[in-house]
Amino acid sequence: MPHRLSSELDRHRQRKGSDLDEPLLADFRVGVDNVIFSVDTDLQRLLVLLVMRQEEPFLGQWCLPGTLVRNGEALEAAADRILAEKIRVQNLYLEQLYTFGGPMRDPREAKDSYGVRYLSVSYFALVRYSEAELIADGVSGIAWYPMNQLPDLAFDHAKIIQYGHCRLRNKLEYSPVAFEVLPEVFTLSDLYQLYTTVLGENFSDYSNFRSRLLKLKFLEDTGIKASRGAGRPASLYKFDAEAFAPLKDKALVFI
Amino acid sequence: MPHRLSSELDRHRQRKGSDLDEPLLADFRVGVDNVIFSVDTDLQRLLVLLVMRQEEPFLGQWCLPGTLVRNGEALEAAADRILAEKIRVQNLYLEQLYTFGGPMRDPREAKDSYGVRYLSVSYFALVRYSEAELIADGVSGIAWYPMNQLPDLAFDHAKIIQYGHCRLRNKLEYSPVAFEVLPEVFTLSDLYQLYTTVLGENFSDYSNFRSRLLKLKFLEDTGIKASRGAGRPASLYKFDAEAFAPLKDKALVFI
DNA sequence: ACAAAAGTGTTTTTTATACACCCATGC
DNA sequence: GCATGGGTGTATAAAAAACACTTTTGT
Repeated sequence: MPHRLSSELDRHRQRKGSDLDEPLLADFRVGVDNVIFSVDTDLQRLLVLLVMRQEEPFLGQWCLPGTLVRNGEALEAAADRILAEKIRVQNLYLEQLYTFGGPMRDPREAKDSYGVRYLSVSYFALVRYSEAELIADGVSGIAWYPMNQLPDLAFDHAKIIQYGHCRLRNKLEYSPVAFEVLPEVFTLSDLYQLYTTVLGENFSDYSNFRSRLLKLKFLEDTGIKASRGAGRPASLYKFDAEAFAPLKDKALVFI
Repeated sequence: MPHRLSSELDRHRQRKGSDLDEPLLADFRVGVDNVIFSVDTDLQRLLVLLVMRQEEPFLGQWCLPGTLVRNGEALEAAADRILAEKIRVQNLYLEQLYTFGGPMRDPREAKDSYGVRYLSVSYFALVRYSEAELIADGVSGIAWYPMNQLPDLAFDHAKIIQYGHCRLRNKLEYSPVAFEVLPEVFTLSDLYQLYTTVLGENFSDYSNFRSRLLKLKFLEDTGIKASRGAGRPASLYKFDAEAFAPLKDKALVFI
């Protein structure tokens, strides 16, 4: 936030490019990068959405879908915009992740060195895999990558993804994000598989997971049964947001 | 992060100030604002450091200590710099909080409207009250304000403080930040008082708090006793960082 | 009939909560 | 000696973890 005299700001503008020893204020381009996660429960894979860079620097390398922020556009609006450009979804969860803004994180800073800095406000998103439709514009590459098979990434995007992965794991444990990714109705095994896919096999036993969740009373049994191949058909449940509301601020554990 | 063609960037620069319907990239001033907390255990008060604004806008109003980011300066370095300008401390805890970047959060955006946006990357800090020495430069006001008696604040700084307060409460519960604020050696009541001051009276019973903490085995009893007025003298403990290290990633609860 | 998946229950261990009580010091 | 704050222990309740077992389907 600004606390400098506006006269100093003016001096800064005049002197731009000069090499005085007095430190100058940096000029920023602010970008937004989305770490968009999805879970393929069938293949038990945690996926991240990547796009292929169409220009320099890092032309031809994979990176996170991002954009520069426009005039009059809120940060989250920019995150929404780039997301909507790449993917069609009905439901999504989106929140700010972290701001990466060290100098030299973008090679353009060095090259044309107008003193322009590139700052990235990263966002974390979770979308429903089954209903997520990728928008391929014919030219640019776009694909889901499994978290354990990420390619080389442009900029510091590998770091951003790691950060997002941490957040996802934590979110799962103490907040109901899972229900943003699951279909309207789902079986408890669906839910369990989602958790194991993200947190790993050994986070909890199925039957304990099950009883813990049901004791919280915000999963409503629709009574409808879903038969998937062999085995006993499972009850379809739905998340009851109203029943969850009073628990919102409590430190509850889903694991 | 930048994904636009550099040619578009050039067009943007030429057209700056024109009113075409095509959306233009925003030019950003990036500031850093610190929410610096401290705990006065004697008076049982949670404090925030505020400074008086010396210029327009909001001249004469209290706000968070902040600064604009300089050329070649990392965000956290800017946060460190402004902190060091206002306060002398040996120990501190500093981490990024959130980035506030909606349009019109700074009145200067509207007034001189070069399309310049003011973005604030906020940082969260915790300092030891007893050893924190405020730097008064004679002109500018600077003061600790109790969280429950905050004055009117410039910009959206009240919101930023609320956000920081949430973070502080959460941090206390699952991470050892408390030991950053306490002196090298401290009594368990000191620690307990710190927790009650931040979290409120009814978070836990003293004796349970005590045994829970001691069971974690990272508080070392120095054997030295501290007598403070009446009552039995208390043992002085010190935080053992090595003993804590293996617990670092575990989801442990301090409350 | 039997394998596969869903769902229930039981036992053991650990942790949380609410207290009651003893200890060491200053006045 | 007694108020004051420090420190220990115990009894009860609740939660986590491990695992055995029953139920309902497809083949």
